[in-house]
Amino acid sequence: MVELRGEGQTLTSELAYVRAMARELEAKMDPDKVAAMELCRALASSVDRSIRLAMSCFPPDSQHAGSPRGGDGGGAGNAGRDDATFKKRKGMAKVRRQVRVTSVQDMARLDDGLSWRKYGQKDILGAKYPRAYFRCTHRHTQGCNATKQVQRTDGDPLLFDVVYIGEHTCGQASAAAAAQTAPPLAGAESVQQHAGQEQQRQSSLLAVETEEIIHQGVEPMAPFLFTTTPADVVDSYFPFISPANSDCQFSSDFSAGSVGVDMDHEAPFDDFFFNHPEFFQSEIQNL
DNA sequence: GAGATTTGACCCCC
DNA sequence: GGGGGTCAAATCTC
Repeated sequence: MVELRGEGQTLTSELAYVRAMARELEAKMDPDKVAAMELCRALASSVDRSIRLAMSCFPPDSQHAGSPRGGDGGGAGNAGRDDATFKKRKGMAKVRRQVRVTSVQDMARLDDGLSWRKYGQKDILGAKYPRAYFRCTHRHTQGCNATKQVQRTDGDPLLFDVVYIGEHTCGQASAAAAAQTAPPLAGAESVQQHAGQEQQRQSSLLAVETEEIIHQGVEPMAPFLFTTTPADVVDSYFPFISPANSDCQFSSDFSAGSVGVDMDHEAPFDDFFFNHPEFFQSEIQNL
């Protein structure tokens, strides 16, 4: 049963991704090609229905079927360690987001306005990219046990898995709730609307296009869709990786038409993202 | 000097 | 025994 539930969540995640891509494709489509646009819309709504079906078949009643600690937990016999640490893994609410990052300000969305402290990074078997582990900065001062894991997906270098485990019990709790229920966008319409406001977005660095499905206690995914960022903006945010002085190159040839990261220079990009969460924190605060 | 990050090591579960 | 999650000392940054 656990396996089925896990498959359901994977299926839901995949479908959500497909839906996001369909909407993005629609947004990029030539408006004159009515038939193609209709097809994209039909595809998106069909996937929508599929997601609902998947979720009804695999109700999200389990906290975290995908948890590697899905067994009977641990803790007993964990001499010299915090027993609670292992026991808590078992029943913690787990929320997964998948975040597509295609521009600098997009990466700000990877953060959630909360204070996280990185406490570890591991290479995951079979994964191209390491997984970074963060916990609430107030873990010790306020006993907040919220943690999150961030890992770049194998298939799409611009897509990040962000898994939240546990809830904030610190003063950030309300902020966390707000962040995790960030206003979802409707999809293609909103994509197009935002596309038309490109200039305004470039000046404000605020606008992002998001679509999000958040379920407490399950692992839905929520692709964030973004658009391009001008080179000068990239420069201002990443002077050390932008083409101007650099060893990291941004390009605009990503399939979604967004700013991508040259695969040859992903390491600095990764390093920055994983090693400077505080950067995104400040970006969020500036919004 | 305080706080954050890095990274090797440890521990539990499968 | 291996993989994943966490700890904690060393190191870094401001």
